[in-house]
Amino acid sequence: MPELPEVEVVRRGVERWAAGRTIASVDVLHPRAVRRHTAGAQDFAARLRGQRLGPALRRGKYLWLPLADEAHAVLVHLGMSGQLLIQPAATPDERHLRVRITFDDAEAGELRFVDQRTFGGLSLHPCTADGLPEVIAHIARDPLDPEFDQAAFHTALRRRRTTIKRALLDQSLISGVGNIYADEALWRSRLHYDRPTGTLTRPRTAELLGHIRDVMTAALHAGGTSFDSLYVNVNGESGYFERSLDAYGREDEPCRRCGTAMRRRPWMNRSSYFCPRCQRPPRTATTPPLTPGRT
DNA sequence: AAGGTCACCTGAAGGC
DNA sequence: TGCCTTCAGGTGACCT
Repeated sequence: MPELPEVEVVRRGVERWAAGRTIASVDVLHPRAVRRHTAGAQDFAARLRGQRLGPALRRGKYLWLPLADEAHAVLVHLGMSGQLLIQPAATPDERHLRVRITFDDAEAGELRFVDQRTFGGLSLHPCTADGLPEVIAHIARDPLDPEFDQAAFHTALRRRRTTIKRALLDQSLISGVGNIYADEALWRSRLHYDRPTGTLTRPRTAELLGHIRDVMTAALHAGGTSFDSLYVNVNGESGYFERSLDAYGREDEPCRRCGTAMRRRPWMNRSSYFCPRCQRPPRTATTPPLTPGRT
């Protein structure tokens, strides 16, 4: 569920409340929550005990807590419904509590991973020389990263034979963008989701990236987008960017630019929201006919 | 071999 | 009331 802005809100909260603290115990209540830790739940818990956490880092939708004393990090992905909460030990367990991490300064609260759908999870991994967990080395930098390579992104788009929204959701091309902010950025750019990436000019790519950065920055300042209680910050509070969405979830509502009724289309087992007037479909949605006589 | 589909989960909401 | 279907913010294994 959470995309870059929501994960960044969580990263900041975890950094404030958990960085610098030493782990006293790890309790895995659901094995699926640590399935990416291939050595298993016992190993995960045992290796974290006694470790001090460093400042939280993030790339795209992944966040990780480096261990202060060795080149490993606790990698966190929230999936569709994951939450990291800082709770007083006395707080009753949440219904979908999956992992509990306590610290030696217990009075400052414990770190809880709560996840209804169990698409998210925690795992411990070695890091590369630049501090990135090795298992996410294939993820591209995200658009808020100062080292994001805009020229390489444009080249990759031109080379790809796919459509623009698919490309935006491909974390190996650009990370951190999900269904909501893809639709928002495409609406701002007046681009249809089925536009072939090969047709984008360098200025159009630059404009699109500018809108992605703008909408994500604005969402971050609003504390993220919360449709329900499934996305909250580490203190359990919702973000309020939903009221600022221009496209996502606005089927049949007037386009904020031209007043035309917004549309929703089934797309890759989910939905795409767009304005049929501002975001015209590409002229040929289908493949152009082959030249006759060729094999 | 790049591109596209589907499975992985739980729960809420709406139709009948 | 309750059963059934559909849908949900993500990822990656597995097809072609």
